Amino acid sequence: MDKKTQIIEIATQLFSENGFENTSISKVCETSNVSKGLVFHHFKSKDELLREIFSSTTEKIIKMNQSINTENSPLTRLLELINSFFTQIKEDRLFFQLNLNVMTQPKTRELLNDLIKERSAFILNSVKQIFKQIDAENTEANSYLFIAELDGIALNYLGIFDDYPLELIKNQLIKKYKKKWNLK
Amino acid sequence: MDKKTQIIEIATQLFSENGFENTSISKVCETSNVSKGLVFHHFKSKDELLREIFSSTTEKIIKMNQSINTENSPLTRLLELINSFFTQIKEDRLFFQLNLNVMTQPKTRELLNDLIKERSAFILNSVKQIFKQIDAENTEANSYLFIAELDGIALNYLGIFDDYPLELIKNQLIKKYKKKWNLK
DNA sequence: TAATTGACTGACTGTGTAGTCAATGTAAAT
DNA sequence: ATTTACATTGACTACACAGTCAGTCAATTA
Repeated sequence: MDKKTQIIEIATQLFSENGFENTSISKVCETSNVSKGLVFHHFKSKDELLREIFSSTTEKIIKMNQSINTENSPLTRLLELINSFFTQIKEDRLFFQLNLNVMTQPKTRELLNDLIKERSAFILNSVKQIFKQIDAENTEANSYLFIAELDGIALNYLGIFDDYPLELIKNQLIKKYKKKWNLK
Repeated sequence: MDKKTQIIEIATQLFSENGFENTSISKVCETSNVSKGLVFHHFKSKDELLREIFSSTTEKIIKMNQSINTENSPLTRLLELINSFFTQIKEDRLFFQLNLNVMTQPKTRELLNDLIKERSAFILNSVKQIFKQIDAENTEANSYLFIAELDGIALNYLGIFDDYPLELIKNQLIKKYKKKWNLK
């Protein structure tokens, strides 16, 4: 594997596990068997390395979203979205951890401001499109509430409760939305 | 004001504004006109100072919760809870910021693990009690979902969207729960 | 073959950090 | 008046950190 990629992968892992502020570049070098000089040859600062990592996680999210077939009914798409969210959160825990971490840390939040804005606008828009097709009423507020629900679940699962009944909650959430819109 | 209290107040403010990891004790001293030695006289480490601060914010949350009159109907209490949450989040932004910050930062999350567990158990229990009285069905899952909703709103408001339509969302949330349980 | 480029190294620098400690100030108790 | 107990200071230590830089090495180009 080429060393630049290696730096990115190890840094992603360490930033996720220990937090950005608590991971020194020296630690990244040590873990990935690379000299300090090389890191600063490829990335002009530690901050810049984080930006590259965060940038590529945004692409990952966008791709995840685009994999949802637009020919299905909006309710099906919503359920697919919920499903893929729960699958992701379980399988790629660290990925979500890093995202929560940098978005709630004032310094990194500031550093990544433009990227976060871009990403959140994209997500909001995707959800709005689905909601608009299901139920034109209160599209805006319902979209925000839906996003808050998922984000809150991620936050509670990863950071707050340590025996979070994820399956139970997933089923209840699905039930809720099915009930809400199947009746109409 | 006595200097110990002063240290706590300034530290709370700076930790909230800039994050725990990004606030040095020197900065706290400088801002509160106190010597470094005094901070370590009153608190045996920077971590211990954070624990005291976090501990007292938990008490604040518990008091906030206890102020809700248990003689009212469960639906009224739920609406009161929602209302006080939205009032708090607007008026005491920094308080929520700090909480999000330390709970999503692996190092501080670890440090405060016992306190976080205690606090989250308390909150879950309070919500469960209300939900049990309104609707015995799926009490557990619905309580978790409700908490996720509020936490997600806080996260989105404070960390993700920077023009979050808080009022709109509050109204929609209230409408949703009223509709759900007034019909029965 | 000689020159150029870019990946790569690791010792080094300067700064900021948490935490210590011996000394001093202060006010109440004996 | 003397002791006791604690609040307070700021210079100090030891260390970890991000970032630099002079120089090595290997591959490509002229």
